[in-house]
Amino acid sequence: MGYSIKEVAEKFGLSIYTIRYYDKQGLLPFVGRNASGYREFTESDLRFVHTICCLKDTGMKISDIKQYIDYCMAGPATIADRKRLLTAHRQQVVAQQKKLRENLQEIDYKLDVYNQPNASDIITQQRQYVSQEKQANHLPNPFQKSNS
Amino acid sequence: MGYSIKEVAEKFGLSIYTIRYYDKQGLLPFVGRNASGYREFTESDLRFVHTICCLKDTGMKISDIKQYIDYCMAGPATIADRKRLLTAHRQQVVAQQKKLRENLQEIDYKLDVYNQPNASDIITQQRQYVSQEKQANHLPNPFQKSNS
DNA sequence: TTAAACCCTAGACCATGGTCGAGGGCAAGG
DNA sequence: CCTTGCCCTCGACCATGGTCTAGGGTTTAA
Repeated sequence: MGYSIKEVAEKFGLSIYTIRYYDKQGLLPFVGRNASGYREFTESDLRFVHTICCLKDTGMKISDIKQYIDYCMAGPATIADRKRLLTAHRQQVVAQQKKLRENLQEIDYKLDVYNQPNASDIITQQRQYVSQEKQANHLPNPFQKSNS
Repeated sequence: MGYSIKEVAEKFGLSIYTIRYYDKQGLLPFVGRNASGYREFTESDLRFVHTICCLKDTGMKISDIKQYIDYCMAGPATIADRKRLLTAHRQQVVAQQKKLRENLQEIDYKLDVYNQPNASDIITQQRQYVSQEKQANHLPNPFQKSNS
């Protein structure tokens, strides 16, 4: 008969603290309590929690998740609002993906350099270039820092 | 001759505060100062800042970025260390991408439902199912909350 | 009937990543 | 000279998202 907070925590890789925190923030208005005052999650509740994790993991703020949940609790009249909210968030996620792709390329580029057989030479050359640039601007050479 | 903190902030979409904060955290040991004690960024420094942003935007912790920068400052002897660090981070990024893809699918699924012509009916049915499940578990119905 | 293993709340505490204000110096134009 | 707009440091402050403790109740099995 329903899931305990501990079971839900394990299922979703959250801490019990986090679940209680989410509840305190109003993310779990749907969760009922049993006769002892313990939270009891139904299967439907798990689906809700899943959605919450999905939004959280894509970087949605707690307050925005709460907004979404509130819309859900309010019934079908809020479908347009949910659509707006999720569509906006979707765009955030897509933008995030794009940025991640770009940044991954940069990282891969760096790794390529490090994986060159003559990586050490390349790096040494770069350092020489930087040093020269610093010197040309009358700035201290940041390498081989002296403790003075 | 060189870029001021303000110019760098604008170029990278950071606040001046953030740049000073990064410096304080040891992320910018390469940045020199001019005769007045002002930070002066060279082109090479900008490339470094770019890398820092790239790592930050992919979720690397400040302390890990500092580790990477420290390796870079230490010279070619640390290439293996940098490779280890970036490779580990690369895996994080790829994992992040995977999770993002999966979560985006969930979001799209929800949006699909909301975009159905009979979305309202679907939602209403789901609510009825949830209500029934709550009732079966002797839990309060979370919908239409009364203020008592 | 007691110990172990759960559950609860309230509120303190914490880590991260900034953000800002106070107090003060530098540089350029009017 | 003096105002304006930069720059500096130091340290306080803040928002977010937890994490944990204290104090206390419940359930179950020995």
